[in-house]
This record gives sequence, structure tokens and C-alpha cells, in this order.
Amino acid sequence: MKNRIKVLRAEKDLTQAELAKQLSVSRQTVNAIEKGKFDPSLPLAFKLSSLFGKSIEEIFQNEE
Amino acid sequence: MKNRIKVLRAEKDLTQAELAKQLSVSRQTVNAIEKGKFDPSLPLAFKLSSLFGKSIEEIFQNEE
DNA sequence: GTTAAAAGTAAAGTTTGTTTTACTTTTTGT
DNA sequence: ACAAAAAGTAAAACAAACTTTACTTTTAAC
Repeated sequence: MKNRIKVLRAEKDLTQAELAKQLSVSRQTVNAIEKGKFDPSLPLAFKLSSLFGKSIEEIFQNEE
Repeated sequence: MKNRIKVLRAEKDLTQAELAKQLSVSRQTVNAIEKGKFDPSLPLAFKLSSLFGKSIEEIFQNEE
């Protein structure tokens, strides 16, 4: 599972800490997801989707 | 988080056990997700999406 | 109305996602 | 070059997703 969070975050000029706050998760969680350490939960994926105004499929790519 | 899995599964005429096998998860996992006991992981949501030929947003509805 | 298949449920255990604390490295601005 | 902010990283602890085993209830077919 790949994601475009780092780029989308850059487009909105947000720091990891700012994004984390808007998502109500820790900064480390944002960092870990960006770095591909693990995938977010589905609810968190929906939050990202709504925050960035993109579909989940536009943000995450399944690499099976 | 609500989902339409039960209906989509009925449309494809699959049992929970059959769907579980196609998803490579246990039957209890399918049952629990259908009954709303918890949300699937994002990778599992993608598998469901691809199996049913529907977007994640068409299958799951975020109720925050 | 019995039987068999499917669905529901539950406890104990493993794995994965997330938090907290804390420290190091990189980037940015002066 | 220096300081401050941002990003990276890691371990311990907790929470949520998922498995396995096993049993009960509902549904469908005869």
C-alpha cells in the first residue's frame, strides 16, 4: 500500500504536526504512515480523504 | 462506519464463508465486519472494493 | 418437523495500528 | 555558523483488527 500523503500535505503547506492535529492522531502516526511503516485504519483513511478532498483511491494505491 | 457488504454479498450470491475465502480472512472476520463489530483494515477494504467492483466510498460510509 | 447449511456469538490469543516519551538528524532562516 | 523547527526514529504500552476453536441460533430444503 503506497500513499501520496507527503505530496498532498506539501500542497497544503502543512507540517506533519499540523496534519496530525487535524486528524486527531499523533505526529508519529502521520510520520509512520507517510514513511510506509504501516497503513492507516479505514476511519483514518476517510479522514485523510475528507481533509484533502480526494477519494481514498486517489490517496492510496494498493500494491497487493 | 457503515457498510453495504451484506447486500453486495447477496447480489453475488456468496456465503460469508465463500467471501471470507476470497478475501483470505476468516469467516468470523466477515461476519464481524458485516455486523459492524469493527472496521476492516485499509488493505482489506481495498480487497473488498476490487472483489465487488465498487469504490471504497460506495461500500463504506463514514458516520463519524 | 428434521436435517444441514449458514449465520451469529464468544473467549483467548496474535498481529497491526496508535500513543507517549524521548532522543537524533535534517531542513530552514537569519 | 548557529538556532529553531521539522522530520526521522525507537521502545514500551495500549487499542483495534484478525485468527482459531467451539458452541448456539437462524434459515432453507426436504
